Amino acid sequence: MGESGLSAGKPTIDDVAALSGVARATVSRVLNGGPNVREEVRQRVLKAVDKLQYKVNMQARFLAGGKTQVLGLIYASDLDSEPNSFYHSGLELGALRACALVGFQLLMHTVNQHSLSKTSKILELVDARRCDGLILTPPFSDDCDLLQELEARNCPVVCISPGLAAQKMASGVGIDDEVAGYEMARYMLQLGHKDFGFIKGLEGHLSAEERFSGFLRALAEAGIAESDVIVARGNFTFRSGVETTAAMLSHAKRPSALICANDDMAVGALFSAHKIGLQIPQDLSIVGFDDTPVSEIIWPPLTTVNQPLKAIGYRAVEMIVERIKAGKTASGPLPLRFDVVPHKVVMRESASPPQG
Amino acid sequence: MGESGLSAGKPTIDDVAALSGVARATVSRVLNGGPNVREEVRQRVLKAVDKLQYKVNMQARFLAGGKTQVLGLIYASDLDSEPNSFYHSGLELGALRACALVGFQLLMHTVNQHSLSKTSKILELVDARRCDGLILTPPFSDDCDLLQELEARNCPVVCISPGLAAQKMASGVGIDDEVAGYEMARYMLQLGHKDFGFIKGLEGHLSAEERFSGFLRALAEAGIAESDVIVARGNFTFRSGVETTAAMLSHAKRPSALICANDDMAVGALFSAHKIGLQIPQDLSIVGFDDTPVSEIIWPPLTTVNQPLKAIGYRAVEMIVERIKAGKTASGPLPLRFDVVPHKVVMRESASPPQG
DNA sequence: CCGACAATTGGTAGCGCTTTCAATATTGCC
DNA sequence: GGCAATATTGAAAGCGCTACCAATTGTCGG
Repeated sequence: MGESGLSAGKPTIDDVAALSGVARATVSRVLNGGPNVREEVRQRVLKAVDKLQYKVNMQARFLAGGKTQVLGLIYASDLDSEPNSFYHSGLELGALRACALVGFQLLMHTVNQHSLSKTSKILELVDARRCDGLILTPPFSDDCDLLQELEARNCPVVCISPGLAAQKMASGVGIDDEVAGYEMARYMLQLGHKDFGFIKGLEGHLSAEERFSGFLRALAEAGIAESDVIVARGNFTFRSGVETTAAMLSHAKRPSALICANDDMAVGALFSAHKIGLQIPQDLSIVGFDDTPVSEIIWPPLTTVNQPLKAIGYRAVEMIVERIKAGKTASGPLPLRFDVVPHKVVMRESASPPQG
Repeated sequence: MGESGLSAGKPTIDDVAALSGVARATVSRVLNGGPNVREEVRQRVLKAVDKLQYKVNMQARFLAGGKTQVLGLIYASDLDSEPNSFYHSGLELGALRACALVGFQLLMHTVNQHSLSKTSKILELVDARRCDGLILTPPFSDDCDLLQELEARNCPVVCISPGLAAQKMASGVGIDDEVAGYEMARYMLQLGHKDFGFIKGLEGHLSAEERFSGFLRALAEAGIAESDVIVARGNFTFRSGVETTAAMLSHAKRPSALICANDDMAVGALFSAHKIGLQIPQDLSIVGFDDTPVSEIIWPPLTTVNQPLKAIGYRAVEMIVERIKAGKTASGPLPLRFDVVPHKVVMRESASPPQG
């Protein structure tokens, strides 16, 4: 009953060629916008494509072409570490948006960062030709061994918020955490604070360390030594914020400003402070980093620094596609670069001048 | 300098065949765990694979085999609707975990649910042979037109929380929202509440509607008519929660219990109530749905119902892989099914007996 | 020791598309 | 009008792997 006696199943390029009376190669040309095709022929082919409802089989196209048009986005999954779902979602959304624009697909992949086979799990993706490039999020964006292996395979990579060492091995995108820490400290200093508390995050988490050193730099400029600030270490969770803050506030010398390495801990701090009857921000200013959704929902709304996650994810895709294309034209490898996207201190109500 | 004079570039199956002195087909057999290979030969091939660091090119394997071992996870992205990042992250994490186990990859894809081409955008994924099956999240899991197209293409699909109509067209996973609403209402009733307020979500959002009807059913059983409850409609956001609540509380007859269709709005309600000096839960009990991270961080911690997102995502992958395999063995299509995973009312501190 | 039958292994035709490379058709210019 | 240069089109060689089928080898029972 069909229009023509073509083979069953999905139409292939040959079906289109047959129907439009040209060679397979010609169909391929019009499909790929190649030059040198008479307009009349192009139309004929297009009509056949339309009539047959033909769709190229990417699987085949890429086998022939040696590419996949797929980008891998790698992120860590330990325990059920929900804490970062906000972070990853943001990056992913941005990446997805950019992908849609440039015609790539996004393959998600979680890897247990403590697994011994973490590196091979990731390499497998590129060795098996499942993707053309990788976007690495922390902590993988700092894994120099991994980066080296990827480099050896000539696989385009873009790191999200890589550390200094990693920045020398691959391109990256992120905010300038040191400056963010610096600015936040400046803001608090300017409010009049002199007694600081700082809750650090997990050891080895580079962004957080950077924020801390930026913070220290601002303090140093204001003549405050590191030894004058009460620092504690949490693990980025709400609970750890609650606990470290409770301990810190029972201290003889209570700070007037408490800076937390991320919002979840800041919210925990808020919770702890409320519990012992402190008024925020009158009795204690508390600020965080990240601008998670909670931070503006909590009472009082949290002063924090916003990191444009979607923009970062978006930019990462742009950068990697650029590298992939460059690799194709073989016009020499693109120089490494690190794009810093602007962060923003968002002032809400959890910080005010001391004893305000 | 290499071990043997093999071709440059990535080793192919032929290189392995050559090195181990067997035919390509035999290598393929050992690679795929095929039967009928002498142990001695198998070892020889394996050794060659190892020596060459050979990795199968999935691209090629799947072209030949007609599959991709890739699952597409579709979700909506309107505006910058962050609200659901928690929801999607949970599903994704669960799906990813299951994928790792069954050897599939997860391709993420966002589609603007209001776009005219939304259906074709999704179909393109399967038409272009980029994935073997699709996991649809709301609202796509309710799009019967889409489901029909997919059905026509014989593409395995699993819907997350589909509505009744969709359940008749494809398999699905989710909690029983109606029962969840019913249970929550029962709980509040049992606490002694008689005056209810309900903030609904966006029109047409099935899960939310179901929750509402379950709620109504419990009330009816207790002799309370729908007309006795003050209902308002929000759009699932924090902001809409604060606004609708503000309006509702200025009402002459103020409810003693306020049920919100999701946590974000409940948190907004909490915010609004606090603002006008109400004590929660003494003056007003407020509950939500979803058990988002915020709900246990807020003060007072929110009573809500937990939906095991990761388990749902995980199950969705299991189901779809099952269908894909069934399709392969062509032992007749698998019967449709809807798996309900258990939800849980989590009682925290935002609800108590009235005037408690 | 021989034919029947099962266990192995090799040969090879695709999967559906891109990409030279050669063949043919046009066009421009003296 | 004739020849080189240019625009079009077709033929065929893969991309790397799977799967079907034929060929080869080995194993038994009589």
